[in-house]
Amino acid sequence: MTTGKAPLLLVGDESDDTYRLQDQVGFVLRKAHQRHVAIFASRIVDLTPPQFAALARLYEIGETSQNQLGQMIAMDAATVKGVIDRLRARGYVDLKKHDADKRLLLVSLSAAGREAVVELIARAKAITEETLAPLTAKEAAQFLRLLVKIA
Amino acid sequence: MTTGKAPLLLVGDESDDTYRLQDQVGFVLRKAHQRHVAIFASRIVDLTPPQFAALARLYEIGETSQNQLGQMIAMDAATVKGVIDRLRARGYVDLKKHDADKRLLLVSLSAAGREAVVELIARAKAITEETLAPLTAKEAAQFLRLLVKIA
DNA sequence: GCAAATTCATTCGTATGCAAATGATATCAG
DNA sequence: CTGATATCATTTGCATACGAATGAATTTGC
Repeated sequence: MTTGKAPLLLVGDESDDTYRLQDQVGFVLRKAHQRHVAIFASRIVDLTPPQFAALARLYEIGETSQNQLGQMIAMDAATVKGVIDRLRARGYVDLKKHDADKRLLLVSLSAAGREAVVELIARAKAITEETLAPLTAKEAAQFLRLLVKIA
Repeated sequence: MTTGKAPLLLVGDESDDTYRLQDQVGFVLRKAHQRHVAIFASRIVDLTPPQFAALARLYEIGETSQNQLGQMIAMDAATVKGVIDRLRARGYVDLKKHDADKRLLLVSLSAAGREAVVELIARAKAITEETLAPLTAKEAAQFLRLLVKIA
């Protein structure tokens, strides 16, 4: 018995007056996320996960507006702006105004951006693997299924 | 069939050249964390999850040094300092220097802090429940078990 | 066709989160 | 006892992340 924890708490058990931070989803979710980011940083040094997410999504779908890209990668308008600004400063994305709708700022991968993505995707797969390494293949599939439900 | 997705990818399948951002653990982990934070914010308006984590941990263990508290709630020294500063500004924690070891900054709950924690724990339980609401009780237990392994 | 509502991008303020550097203190090796 | 190491707290710089406010442009309702 490596995990000699206290009796399992049923999810709906409100009457229990115990509350252990380490057992709460939110706390563990935050730690898991931190671990993943650390793994990411060790394998992709020059980009952050949100920056890579933007590149990967642009690679999948081509050109979009800044806001729409944000929705697709779960970033609000303020956040996506900063991410795109930094990617632009590195020459990974091109920006231009939409002809018809002058509110829209269209974002697309530059040649350098496309090149970078192709090279990075291999590493991204390794990052996914290392993050899931504590689980068996079966557990990983199960985990991902439930995680998607939670997200 | 509501989820008519592409064929499942085995975890170790490196040869496949598909890469869908939405299927990667890191991306979904980030979204799940975001959803949790949003639920937290809707139920506890005046504190952030890290701030509550600090209070809850202090409630469990009593007085500790700032750095040690940080380790217990997975925050580095720089981060925990900001969190404790803000809790102190609200009068939720007391700080004092250690007598013997003058490097240590001891942190403990104030009376107001203890009072707040007791009241907040009930809401924190509701937050955990709402976060796990998309899962059945069985799934939630399974999910938590795997999440702990990942974290 | 025009006022009202909506959408898009931007900016500001606040709060994590981490790396790296720094100064003060404590411990360790010889 | 003392020089080398280690630990603790702090500070700075950078990158998410979100709420709220703003101005420009578009769409809707009537």
